[in-house]
Amino acid sequence: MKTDLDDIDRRLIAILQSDGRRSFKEISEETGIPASSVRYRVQRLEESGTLQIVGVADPLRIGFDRLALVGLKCEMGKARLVCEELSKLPETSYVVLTTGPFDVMVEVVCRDVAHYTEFLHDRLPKQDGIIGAETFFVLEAYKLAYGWGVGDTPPVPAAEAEDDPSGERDELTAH
Amino acid sequence: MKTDLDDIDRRLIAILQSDGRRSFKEISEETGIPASSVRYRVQRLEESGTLQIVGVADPLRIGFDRLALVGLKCEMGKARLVCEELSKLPETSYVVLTTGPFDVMVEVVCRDVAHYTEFLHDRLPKQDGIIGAETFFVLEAYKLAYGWGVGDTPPVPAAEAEDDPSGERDELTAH
DNA sequence: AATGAAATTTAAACCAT
DNA sequence: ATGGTTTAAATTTCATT
Repeated sequence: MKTDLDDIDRRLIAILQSDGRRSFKEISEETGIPASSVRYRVQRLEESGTLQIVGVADPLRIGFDRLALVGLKCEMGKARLVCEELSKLPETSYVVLTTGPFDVMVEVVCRDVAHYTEFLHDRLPKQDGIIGAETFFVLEAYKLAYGWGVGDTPPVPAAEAEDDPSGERDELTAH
Repeated sequence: MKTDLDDIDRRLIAILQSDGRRSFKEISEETGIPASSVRYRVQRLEESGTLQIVGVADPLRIGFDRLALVGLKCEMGKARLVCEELSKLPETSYVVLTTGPFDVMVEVVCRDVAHYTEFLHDRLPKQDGIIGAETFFVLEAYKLAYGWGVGDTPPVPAAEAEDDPSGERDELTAH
């Protein structure tokens, strides 16, 4: 079930990437696909895990001021275990297994530096398999894209999809 | 307009983080807030840029097999420029200014290795201010969270919010 | 700014192809 | 898997506090 999407699926995903609440009827009119088929396909995409429609909150505006990327070096053969376990923690928002100097890269979202300190010095050391950690604090976030584009369709950075009449923008949405 | 959210806003965000299409009426019943008020507040959260409701597609299932994290070292004083420019590229999905050995960390989403090679060797060298790049290919993604939790509410990892009756999961959703 | 009630639109369930 | 139809439900608009 890896990549058996057709062009219709891709169009639906592209539309929903820019506005997750657009009505199926509007999508139907936009694409020429019957509304019932739109719903059927979106439902399938969601059930298969291909697409999720979610609210994304700007961490800087909701009291989570400290983002950090952490590069981890792991004991041989333990990196996957580390990924699995760290994924379970509420502080992690991104956990990937990588090539290169680090075996695992993690994004950690914390309320403040004390929260991060606790994570780094209390929680991480309890995890079996981690040899070392290097912290990259995020000073400013320039782009956080929640969609990755579909096939030939260029990604629609959600933050930029609708214009901002107020002109107010913070570190996350424009620089 | 940084963080003037009240508890109601936080509850609304928490609910929408797990299901961006939940009806305002359901949310109303769940929270006891009138449906029209739910709508009013969600609208405000969206307009202020605090919340976005978007479809998020699993890159591994839509033909973007190559994710990479790239650490960049920049010339003194050029890191912000680099961030701004790289944010404009369709291949980048994450661009942040960091402390530590790298000045900038970027997530790049590509169709294949050739696409990434083109990015690294054709596109990046054209960008003023970059001294060096180190690539961390993402072998497996264990957690991609699209919400960051709100205040005391623990984040609701969207991928885990609804159970998966099929039991089928790939590298992105469970390990 | 927040709510309630009305009119309108949309979604869900169903069925046929 | 698609497309159409009906019924139930949700959204939007607007008036009110």
